[in-house]
Amino acid sequence: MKVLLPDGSDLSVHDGATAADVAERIGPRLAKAAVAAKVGNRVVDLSTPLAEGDQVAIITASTGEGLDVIRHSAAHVLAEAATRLYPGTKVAIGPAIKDGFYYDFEFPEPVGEDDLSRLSAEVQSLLGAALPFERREVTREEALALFADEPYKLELIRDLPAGATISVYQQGGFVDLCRGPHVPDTSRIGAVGLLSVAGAYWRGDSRNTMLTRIYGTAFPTKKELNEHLQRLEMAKQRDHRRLGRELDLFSFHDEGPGFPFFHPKGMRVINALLEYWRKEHLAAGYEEIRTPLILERTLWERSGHWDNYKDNMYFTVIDGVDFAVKPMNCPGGTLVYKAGQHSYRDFPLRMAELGQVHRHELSGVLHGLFRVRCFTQDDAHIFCLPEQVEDEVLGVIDLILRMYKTFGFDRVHVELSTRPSKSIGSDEMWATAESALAAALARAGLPYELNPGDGAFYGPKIDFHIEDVMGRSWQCATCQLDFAMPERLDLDYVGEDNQRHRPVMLHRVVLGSIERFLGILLEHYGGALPAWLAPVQAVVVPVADRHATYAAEVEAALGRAGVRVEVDLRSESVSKKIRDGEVTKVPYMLVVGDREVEQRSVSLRRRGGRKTTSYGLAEAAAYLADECRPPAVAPAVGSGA
RNA sequence: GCCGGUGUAGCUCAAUGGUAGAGCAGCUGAUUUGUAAUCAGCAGGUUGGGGGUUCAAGUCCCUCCACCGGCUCCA
Repeated sequence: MKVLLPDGSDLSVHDGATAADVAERIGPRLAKAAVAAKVGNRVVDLSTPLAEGDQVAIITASTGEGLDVIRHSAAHVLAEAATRLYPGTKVAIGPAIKDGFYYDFEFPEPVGEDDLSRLSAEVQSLLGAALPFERREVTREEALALFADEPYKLELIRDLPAGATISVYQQGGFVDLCRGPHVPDTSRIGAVGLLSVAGAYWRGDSRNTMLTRIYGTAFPTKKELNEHLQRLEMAKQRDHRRLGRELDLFSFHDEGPGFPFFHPKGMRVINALLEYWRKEHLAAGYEEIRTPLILERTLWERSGHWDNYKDNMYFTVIDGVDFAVKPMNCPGGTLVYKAGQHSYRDFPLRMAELGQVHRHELSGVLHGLFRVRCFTQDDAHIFCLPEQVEDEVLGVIDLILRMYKTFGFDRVHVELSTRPSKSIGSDEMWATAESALAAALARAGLPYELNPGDGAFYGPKIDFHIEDVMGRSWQCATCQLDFAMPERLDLDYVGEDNQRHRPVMLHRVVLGSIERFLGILLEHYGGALPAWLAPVQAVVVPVADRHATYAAEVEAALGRAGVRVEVDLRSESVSKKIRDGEVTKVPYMLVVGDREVEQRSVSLRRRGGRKTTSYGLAEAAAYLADECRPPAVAPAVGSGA
């Protein structure tokens, strides 16, 4: 019979040949590297018998699909090791995930990090044993009998749709309910490393049993595994919590869990960031407002937050009246809107607010600046006519992409979420709103993923995810249409027809949370912020005490030019001062000694650089002022504010 | 919130149930240095808080707090 290969050619093989036979026919090297095969669109075991005309592709461990297969197989081996070492262990699920795999267990005794080395040794010995993975298809009754002692597996089997093929895989003495595919035998998994132990609810539901999850990863070779472990170590070095302490940017204290404290240097970064933010927003036609942190409870009842969000809110009583600390800025923003009358001629009205919000997050989810209980949203509310929505959304998209580009976030993943089953507003409203968002995305030429039914109950939204240098994805910007708030808080404007109408409200953030965005930037740049954001942009290093006067002159000249500059007057060696400057990621260092004093120059060194350049003092000030200049903003829009 | 782990000097870490230490940072002094750590001295602690066991607790037990890794990528 003949099968088709990915390059379009066909290959004659004997009847009943398997995918493994095909790999063997193509070449012994491929046969050795093969871990699974793809027949048509299905990823299957190498032992799968083929049929005439099948499209066959061999999957090796070095591809994404191949990695998934070896990791999934590694998860089974981990489960076997766990059940051998801890008799009575119940197994739950063990999928391959991005960068590795996990397996969830219910152990008869507590298992912690200390047990990883024992488990790892057991896994190694199972890998060495080259145990074959054998697939078997069973009936539902057989499956139920086979896993009679495994309550989690029984639950999974019961949830399988009627008529589904139920397959089990066995390697060594371990049988697991599994769709597959798997590698031919355990020796083909390559190198396995166990990473951590964590708690995880069965099926992710906090009402269910807490299981013990063991995370691990697998790679085709030991070398690749080690490289991955090294990357993890590098990521740890880039941890923003560590950088925040080392660079003296912010701190956390027992007295305020989840509430970050920003130090002078941290505020320099934030202020530089906000200065840029304000210029972009001014150019894009926004006005800035500020609303109070604490507002009466009745407002939150009217806005709907009381019903939908009160578990996450903080409350207080003033003069016997109930107040709430704002978890969102919109109700306050609408009060500003209502402070005056509005004509359709005023629209679009773009009101931005760097609003500090407080949200009571569960103690266990707090994580540095990434998940806090108090943060600053770079919020804005745009009030406009229905027919202006598309243009406004397009403007927001432009602003978002433009600002992301400034930080090197060129890869942006966009999602459009549409009407959920539980929602308010008329069908026409939703249809108009969704098509306006889609049309804006089309006009922006942005590819996007559709999330049907994932919108907010009051309107559809567009979410923007950015990818940092380490390939991690962060949701920052969001742009949502809101029909609820204008209605609930009774907003209106006078139209061309001299009648009162409801404005459309657009709610958006670009950076999301300033605190979280700072954390992302720190990890993205590994602490080496671009000069315009650096808390200290230049350090003047006098070679000896006799150069201190000239150093002060250099400092003054740079300071006048707008550079954040310091002088290192300590009685330390030049090498030491340079080292400290490097460790604290200062972009520029200027060494001044006898030569420079005489020539009225500086010896300029860039962060991380080996070379130095000599500049005249005035020249250096002009050069550094230019290097430290905030990014250029878009030309101002004509209309709007 | 829940599971597992960790809390010792500002930071990174030592210390069989038996006198709490080191390096870095800090301070003082010496040194005056030419591009990633000059030397010496000094100071620094109710071992996260509270309770208990013990002749004796950083160490063992209980409890509270904080932090770290996680908590549907579904056989």
